[in-house]
Amino acid sequence: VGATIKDIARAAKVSTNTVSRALNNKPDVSPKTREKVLEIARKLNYSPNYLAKSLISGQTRTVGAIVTDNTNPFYARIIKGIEDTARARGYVMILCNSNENNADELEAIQVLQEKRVDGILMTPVQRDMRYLDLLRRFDKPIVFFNRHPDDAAVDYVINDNQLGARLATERLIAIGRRNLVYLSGPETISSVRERLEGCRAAMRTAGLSSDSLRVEPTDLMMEDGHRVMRRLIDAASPVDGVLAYSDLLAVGAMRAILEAGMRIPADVALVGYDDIEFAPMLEVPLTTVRQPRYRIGEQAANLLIDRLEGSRPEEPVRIVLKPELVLRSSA
Amino acid sequence: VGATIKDIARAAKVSTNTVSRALNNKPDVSPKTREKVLEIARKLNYSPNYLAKSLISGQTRTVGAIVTDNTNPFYARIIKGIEDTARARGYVMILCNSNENNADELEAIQVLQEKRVDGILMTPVQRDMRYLDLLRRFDKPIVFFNRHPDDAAVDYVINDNQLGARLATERLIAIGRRNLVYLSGPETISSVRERLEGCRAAMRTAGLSSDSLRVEPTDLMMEDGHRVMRRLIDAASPVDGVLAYSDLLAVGAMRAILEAGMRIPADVALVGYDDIEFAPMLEVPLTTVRQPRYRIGEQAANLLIDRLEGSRPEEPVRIVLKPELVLRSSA
DNA sequence: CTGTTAGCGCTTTCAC
DNA sequence: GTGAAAGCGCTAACAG
Repeated sequence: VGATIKDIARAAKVSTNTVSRALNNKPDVSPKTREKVLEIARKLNYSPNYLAKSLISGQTRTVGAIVTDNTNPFYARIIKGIEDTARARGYVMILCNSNENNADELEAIQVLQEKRVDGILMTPVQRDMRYLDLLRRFDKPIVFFNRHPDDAAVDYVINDNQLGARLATERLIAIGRRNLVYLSGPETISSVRERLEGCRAAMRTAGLSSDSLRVEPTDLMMEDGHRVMRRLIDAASPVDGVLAYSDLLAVGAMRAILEAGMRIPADVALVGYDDIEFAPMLEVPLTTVRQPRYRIGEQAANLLIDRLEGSRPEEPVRIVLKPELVLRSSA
Repeated sequence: VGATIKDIARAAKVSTNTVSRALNNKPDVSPKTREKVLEIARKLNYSPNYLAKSLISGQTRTVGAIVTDNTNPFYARIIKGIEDTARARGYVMILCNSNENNADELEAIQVLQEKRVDGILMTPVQRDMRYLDLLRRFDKPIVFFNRHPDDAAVDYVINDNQLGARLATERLIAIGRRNLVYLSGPETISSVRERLEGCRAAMRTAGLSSDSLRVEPTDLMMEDGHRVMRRLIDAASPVDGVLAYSDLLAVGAMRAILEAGMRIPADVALVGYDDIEFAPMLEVPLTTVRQPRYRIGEQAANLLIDRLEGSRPEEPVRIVLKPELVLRSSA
């Protein structure tokens, strides 16, 4: 266990240098010596010490991924996309959760930096914007996904949130709903804002006044959706259509609606966003906007690694994937 | 960006060695110099190069986690448990999926080994047993979770599969079901076998012959559950109670049953295993055996790190957590 | 208290 | 083709 090139060199009666070159398929090694070295390496069960290599090359072939919650099926699928493609390209992924919380996010960035990852893939929390400072000090490539700082010139891959929200809203309008609620997240989050815009755009082109839309900011857990929806019902607010920022929020809302004895979609229609695996299996199969989740992870990872390997132009790359409305029972 | 102790040494007019000791809070440094070094380090935005440290210490403060599928809510929660506790203890987690597939698993072990992780946490695929060879060659601590090699003297944390399956089966029997099906996974998997035993035990104590139990081995994806259940229905097999190896399988089975126009639990009662987040939200809220998923991850990580830090006895540690039957509508 | 020397495992000049 | 020497950033002896 733990043979080094030194051991091989000794056994083969050559210099460590020659061993190194033989092992790395460099030229300037005679076939015979190469053969011998390889042979001995195998016999000694040699495995190169990548720490040493990394110390020299400055590359770890490791990427960091920061998501808000790996437990959210939406992120789980993206993570899978990242992991698959990273590994296929010879990289490994360190996974961190930010828990929708600035402090944890900052710490994660710090830790990844210390671990000398070659680059970072992340969905920023965006409750406050301090992460931008930390990131500025991080001199390696970063690719954002889902959410992105809107001023900076950065790489990111998102889905077309405006389009997605527009499709969803149009559906609600098409089935005759006029008292709409957008179950929104914190408006510091780019995707939250973008979806709101899409929603408003749809209302405008339908000739509906902005009074017909009620924006209910909340947090992003299932419970938050439940709580807010319940409050709306308790207050007897006139609501016949709900657009939730995410499927998770939608599931929470669905529970609240059903618990109150109302019917979906008869009394209130509900559309989610993301199309998580369980959307079709819910008590009321959920109409929702499908994001290509795996592909988001895949493309983000490919973009980052392309950058690392220099096969991308200088300018920031922005990939915007097309979402798609999936009709089921809830709207 | 990228200041080294050499830079600090130069600026502070001391040796690198002194800098090192000042930075690491070693004794034998005068308060004044320590002060000065720290000051300069801060000014230079110094961040230690852990690659270099690791090269010397042989420790990376990195653990590897191998799961079959991070997308499965069951594993997602375990991963979260691992990540939280690892990070709290100053470790970082590299995540790999084995995709229920021997080759990917072997590759993952290999890669983690090359990356010099300090230890590995894993759910073995257990389709074939080659992983044991690779693991034998891995001279660092390993903690298994969920599934475990049953011969070897290894650390693991699981839930009491026999007990869980017994509780589930007893429930089915208690509500009068006599034609039971165990929607099983490959029997090379330890937990699959253990649950089968629990199931059989329950039948024995109820005085039911083994003819009353039909074991349907399948694979572990939702689709597999769907397919097998459908086949049973199409063949008009007399089935009035189903115990699924996992909630995922149960969801697939539920779809098949409902699609066939049968009622749950009236026509066939269904109980799952795991209690994933969505179990209560399904079309028919799922009765299932709850595993303490987060705690499995947490305990596994703690056990591994304890080992790494030498605070565990030599003998293998086996942690068996208690499952619990959660009654909902499906059985 | 502080500096010098050596070395972790590997690669990279640069002679020979 | 091959080897000797130097160095990646850091720590661990040991002298002084």
